[in-house]
Amino acid sequence: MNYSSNIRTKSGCGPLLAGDSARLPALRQQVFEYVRSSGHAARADITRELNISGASTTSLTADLIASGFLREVDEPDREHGRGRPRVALEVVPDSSYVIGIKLSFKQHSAVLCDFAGNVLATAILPTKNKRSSEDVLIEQIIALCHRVIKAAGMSEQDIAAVGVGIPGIVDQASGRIRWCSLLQDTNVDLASSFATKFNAPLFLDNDTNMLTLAELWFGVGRDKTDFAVVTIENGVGMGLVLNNRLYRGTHGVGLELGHTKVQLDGALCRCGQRGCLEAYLGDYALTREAGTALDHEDTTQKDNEELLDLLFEKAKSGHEAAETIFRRAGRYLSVGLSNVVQLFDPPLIIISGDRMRFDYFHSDEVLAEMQKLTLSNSRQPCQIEAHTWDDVVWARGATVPALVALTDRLIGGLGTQT
Amino acid sequence: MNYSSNIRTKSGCGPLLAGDSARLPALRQQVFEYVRSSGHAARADITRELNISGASTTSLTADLIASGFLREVDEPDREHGRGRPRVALEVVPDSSYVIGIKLSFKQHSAVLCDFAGNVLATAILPTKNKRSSEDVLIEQIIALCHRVIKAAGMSEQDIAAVGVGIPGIVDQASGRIRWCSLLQDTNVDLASSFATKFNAPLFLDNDTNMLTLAELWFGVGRDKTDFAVVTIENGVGMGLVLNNRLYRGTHGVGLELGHTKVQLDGALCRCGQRGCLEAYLGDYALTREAGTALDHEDTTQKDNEELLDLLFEKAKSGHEAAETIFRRAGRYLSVGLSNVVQLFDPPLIIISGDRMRFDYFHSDEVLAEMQKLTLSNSRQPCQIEAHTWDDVVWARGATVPALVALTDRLIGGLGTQT
DNA sequence: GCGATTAATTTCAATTTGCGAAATAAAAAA
DNA sequence: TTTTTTATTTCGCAAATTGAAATTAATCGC
Repeated sequence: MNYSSNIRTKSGCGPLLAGDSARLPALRQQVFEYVRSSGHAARADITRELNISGASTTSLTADLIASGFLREVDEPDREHGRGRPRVALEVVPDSSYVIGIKLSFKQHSAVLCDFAGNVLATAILPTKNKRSSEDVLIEQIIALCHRVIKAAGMSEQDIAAVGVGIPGIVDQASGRIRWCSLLQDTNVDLASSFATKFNAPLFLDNDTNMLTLAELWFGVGRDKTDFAVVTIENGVGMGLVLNNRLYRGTHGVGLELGHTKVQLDGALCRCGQRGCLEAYLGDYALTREAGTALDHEDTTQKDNEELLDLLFEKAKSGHEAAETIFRRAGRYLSVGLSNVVQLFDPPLIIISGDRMRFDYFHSDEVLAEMQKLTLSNSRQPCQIEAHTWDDVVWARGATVPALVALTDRLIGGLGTQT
Repeated sequence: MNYSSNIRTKSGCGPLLAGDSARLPALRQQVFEYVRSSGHAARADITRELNISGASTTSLTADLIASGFLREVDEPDREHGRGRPRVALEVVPDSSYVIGIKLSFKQHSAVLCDFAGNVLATAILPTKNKRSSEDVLIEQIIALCHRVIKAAGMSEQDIAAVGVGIPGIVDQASGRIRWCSLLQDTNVDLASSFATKFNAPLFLDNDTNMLTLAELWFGVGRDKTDFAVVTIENGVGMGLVLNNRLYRGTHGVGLELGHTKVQLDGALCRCGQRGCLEAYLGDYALTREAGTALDHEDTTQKDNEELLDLLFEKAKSGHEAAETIFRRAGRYLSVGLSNVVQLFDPPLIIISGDRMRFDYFHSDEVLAEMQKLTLSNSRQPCQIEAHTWDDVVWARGATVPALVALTDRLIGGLGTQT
């Protein structure tokens, strides 16, 4: 290999680095992915949507059928018009299976999906509320895998890949966990450790990214090429899809909406800065005022979570001070969301995460305030949706990287989206 | 055309809309673009960088040479090692010419470039400091075109395309100017009007986008696939490059960094909202405090621009109140930049725009403060550059859409990047 | 019920694209 | 001068796609 510097007397113009998308997936794979995303699709649909010739469609689908990835659907097509009826194709669901897992403090959740993305079984593993060692976490993951495999009536050999979403930072280049709130250690190579104990590759990512993928693959994000997901759990996170792909930023540290500043020299955040959005929205932001608001109650006995629930209950039943706390948080959420709109101009923002159970976070007032804050020169309002999905949905999102990798390996060969 | 709805009994999974990049430019075009971006490149370089076979390189370059788009460089290659010397290729600069224009209040600027991106001539047209009608603006543009054509010793027929950057909002779908600070009217179809009076197509975009393209094609952005440009002129704007492509947002309203909120219920912005970044950084934000700071001077006689310069001069010579104004603005700029970093995690932010002449906006303190504000969990520092480029650079950026469209038309056929 | 019409799919013969391998070219090194 | 090295070209070949025509399977009008 000779990397003798290119001839560069003149310097030229235009971008020097190739973008990704440097190579598109083969047509064969595009056909497969189109059928999977459609559920059912006739060859005529493929021809039209992929802009290829009917001849190509015939040979590509024949190939995929022969390989066992697609099949014709028997059920005669409902009322058709004139002409030869189209025959629908669908993914053969049983050609592969994957597991998706969401790890969190209270419990780990898992789903088992077939190659068509159908959920076949789910499982939950309650956990102790504390940081653990890498070994313990691996054991938990494997126990959960076996549990969900058993629930589906299958065996370990049937699983082709596993995806895991963690509350932490994953370096996608190395696959290592740079930091995770569940782990005592940092810089953990969970995938390698897992590989020695389970017969399938492990794909890791931040849990907010997994939820974002869940929206892209299974949720309202399916018919947007760009959208943002804002999660409010312990902290405030964000996932971003641009051009159908998860955007991870340069350093893969995640899109830290929670640490954007909404107030110069504002409230103290656990990150040490002042004025972070999270310092107004996070659990600790709410509970640290709870003591003041609920001084009659015995607030000291409860843990954060219980305190939060108590605070909410009080607020709902008319306790003014308690309500103020939530309302203020909601107001700052409006500001945070409006900043996302001003900077990204997405067609849709999905607000999600456990704390959505506090309806102050998606009240009409919050949404109205947010729209007001972006109501400048001729800007269209941004669609907002609040989802109160449970952990299983996050886990389902974790199947996406597994499905994508599997598809690339089985059908394609070259890299592809997400 | 029959758009009878696809068969969709099951709904499937995965994204439903094709991302762009739906089709890659033909190899022939990729070769051309690689040579143009390299300035000089030998066939061996093309083979290696584009990952194609030598045989393909030979036939593709032969084709491009025969078509008159590339040529071999005569100058014998400097010292070579062993083996047959590589022969460099370059773009034939004279196969096409384009003009790029930046419109603004004080003056319009133009550059004339060849197909290799070299600037052949520039021209300036001073203008009256007020809004004008569409007709007047068209006349100014055409006058400027003729001026720069004359400066290059060419004629109108030589020009293949014109790009124009305006301070305003362009709807890329329709090509109409939704709003522009130079125009009395809204919803103006400048491109069509231009077409009746000049023999070349007109490409319009927001001026900040044009500057961003200038950085991507001619500046430090060339060797990044992702970066942000923040402009401080009358207002505060942002341009964003993701994956070598200009990101425009959904509604094409622009990335309104200037109207992100940095202070709940903060200073009043000319947009009517409170707490916008621009309300601390914009001209009017500075000048409205100038009256208080400089009450001895006759501040009433001056226009905004002069007042700003006076304020800056005072600040530099030690006037404390004046300095405070700039320092506070700088501090808010830090907040704005840190929010961009937290949300996008770009590898580079370029700060630019006329007001960069006030060095308080790119002082070490501003940069240090910004880094401090993003110094959370293991985040790498983001590279910041301050550019004090003049209008000609913006105009040069305006040639990019023209060059891209031209390249697609002449060399490719299918759509391509930016 | 029967041909006409319509639409989906397949067949088949190009055409195009890109590649591997061998050949050729042009220089430096021995 | 011969060998070595690297760049480029030549020459089929293999794969990917396509257009056009043929085939299939339905509905429609009568």
